[in-house]
Amino acid sequence: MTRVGPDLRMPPLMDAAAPSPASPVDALRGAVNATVAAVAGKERALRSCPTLERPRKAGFGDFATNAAMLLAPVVGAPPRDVAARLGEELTARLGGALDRVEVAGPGFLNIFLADAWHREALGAMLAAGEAFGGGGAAGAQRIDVEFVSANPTGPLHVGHARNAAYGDALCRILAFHGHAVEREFYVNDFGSQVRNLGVSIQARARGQEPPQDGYQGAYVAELATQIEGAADRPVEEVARDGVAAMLARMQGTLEAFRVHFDVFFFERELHEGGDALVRHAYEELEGQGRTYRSEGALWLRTSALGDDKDRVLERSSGDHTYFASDVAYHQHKRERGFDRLIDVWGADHHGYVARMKAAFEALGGERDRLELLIMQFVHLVGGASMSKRSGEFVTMDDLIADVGVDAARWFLLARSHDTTVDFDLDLARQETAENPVFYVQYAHARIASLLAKAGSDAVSTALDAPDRGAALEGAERELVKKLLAFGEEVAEAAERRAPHRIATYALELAQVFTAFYRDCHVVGADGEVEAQRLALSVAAQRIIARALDLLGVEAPASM
RNA sequence: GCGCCCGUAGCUCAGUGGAUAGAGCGUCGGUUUCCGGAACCGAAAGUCGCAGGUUCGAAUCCUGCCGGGCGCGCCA
Repeated sequence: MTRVGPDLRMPPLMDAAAPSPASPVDALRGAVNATVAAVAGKERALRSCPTLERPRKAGFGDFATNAAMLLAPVVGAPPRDVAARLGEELTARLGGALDRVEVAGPGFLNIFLADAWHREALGAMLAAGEAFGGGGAAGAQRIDVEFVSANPTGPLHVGHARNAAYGDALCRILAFHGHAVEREFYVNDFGSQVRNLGVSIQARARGQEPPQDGYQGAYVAELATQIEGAADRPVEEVARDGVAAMLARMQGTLEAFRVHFDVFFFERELHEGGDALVRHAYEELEGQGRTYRSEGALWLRTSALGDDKDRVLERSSGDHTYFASDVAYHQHKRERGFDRLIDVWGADHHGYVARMKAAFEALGGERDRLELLIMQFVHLVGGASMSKRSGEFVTMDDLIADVGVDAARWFLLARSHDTTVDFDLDLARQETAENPVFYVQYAHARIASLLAKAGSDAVSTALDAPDRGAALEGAERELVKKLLAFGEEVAEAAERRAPHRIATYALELAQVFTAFYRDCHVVGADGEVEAQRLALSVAAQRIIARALDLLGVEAPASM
């Protein structure tokens, strides 16, 4: 195992000793829960678990709760009557923060908050500073995220790019949420494919064609010229140098893509010292009574743990299967003391999920502590000008050169990992508002420009006292609410392993900011109003920047 | 045959129990003495694959079908 960079756990972004104050939304939720408890009794309140929603339609209030509909059968009263009682109680609790409540539809209680609440919320967001929206994890965990793990026998292609973007963004989000994350790359530098690479390089070095089942790509010929004595040295050495060269090349590509791994784990290490780590895993499995011998091979009884059939670990020839390496590798990860292991795999590996989960359990692991996330495929469309040699994948380097890192990451991250991506290269190349990533970045740059125009004195004065008591326009209230939602979006994205939610949120936030920018003139507005709007702009800029950072996309001050 | 993923507007996709289902692209029509027009506004556009079920309430949960993608080695 090779550590790259400082041998340290990534520190949580937030100071765990200084819990961030409850967000304004949490406070509101607390008030609603207390209201429910007052009306229906504590026990019933706990069981009902009412929602605090953000209604789609402005007419349905800033927030809404379904508490009355949940309580109605318990209390034995019509939902709308219950809602009315809840409304009275909530009105008393919220005081000046509340504008009004309305009972609507089948029994929703719609909550309309006063300007004062929005202004206080803005102040709370600014006070939280860079930490706003983060640190929400219920319990900080040590999480290992293994991703990319491409075979070092060929260049990275667009599928790896998606895996890299996803794994890295997930790590950024988990870390911001409050976990300690380790980024890990598993290097398959052992076995027949590596030897095959050596054979292929050697053939090229000797001016011959690689064998039919060898590696045919142009990169093999390049390696043949780079590796000294490739024609004559033992094929194992050539293979080893070939792997090292490929790995270096991959790392260069990944770093350019803003993906940095903390750990590279080499499969070869599992087999050092007479397969010590593999044997160690076998002992664990035997100790748990999970293995048996049949037809001269060593089998793992995965079928007892949800797999279709049992799997071979050690072939009758005495060789270990690839699966055996995976099992030993995961045992090693277990012993490194993580609370949770996440593997990000390509869709072509989904057939291995059941056996890996079974093996993990057979090793004595808790089934839920290993997560196997499957990335669906990437389909490039509109790439007419994207040169590619026939018969070869479009490489990750090609993609980056074509559309740039920001657009590539955005387009690969904007979709849920379990749906295929149709990557629109023509759209990704555009530098206009039709391109979502450009649109979000443009909003950020526009704020930077606006703040520069106002001047740093005016901005810092505004931040000293963001709540000026000035009345708010509708667009300002909408912007405050959208900004407030950031913490919940981060939590959802982290807990559901769904970075695409951050992309969706960032685009929506940019749209809401743009509406504010259109409706509310900032610079030169009447004194107190200008200060309040500057403060709001700063909050918007910070959160757009943070959202983009979680995706690994830059937030330029000008463009 | 079995397993996993997907099926929502013309296209690409958000939306894992709430109200009249949303966004981007595309199409059509508008906007410039104004903080970034590299922009902005508006309109048309849907049988949420189909059929049952659970629920006060279903795109969402359950069952069965249909369609598409992928996978089912003592390969790695």
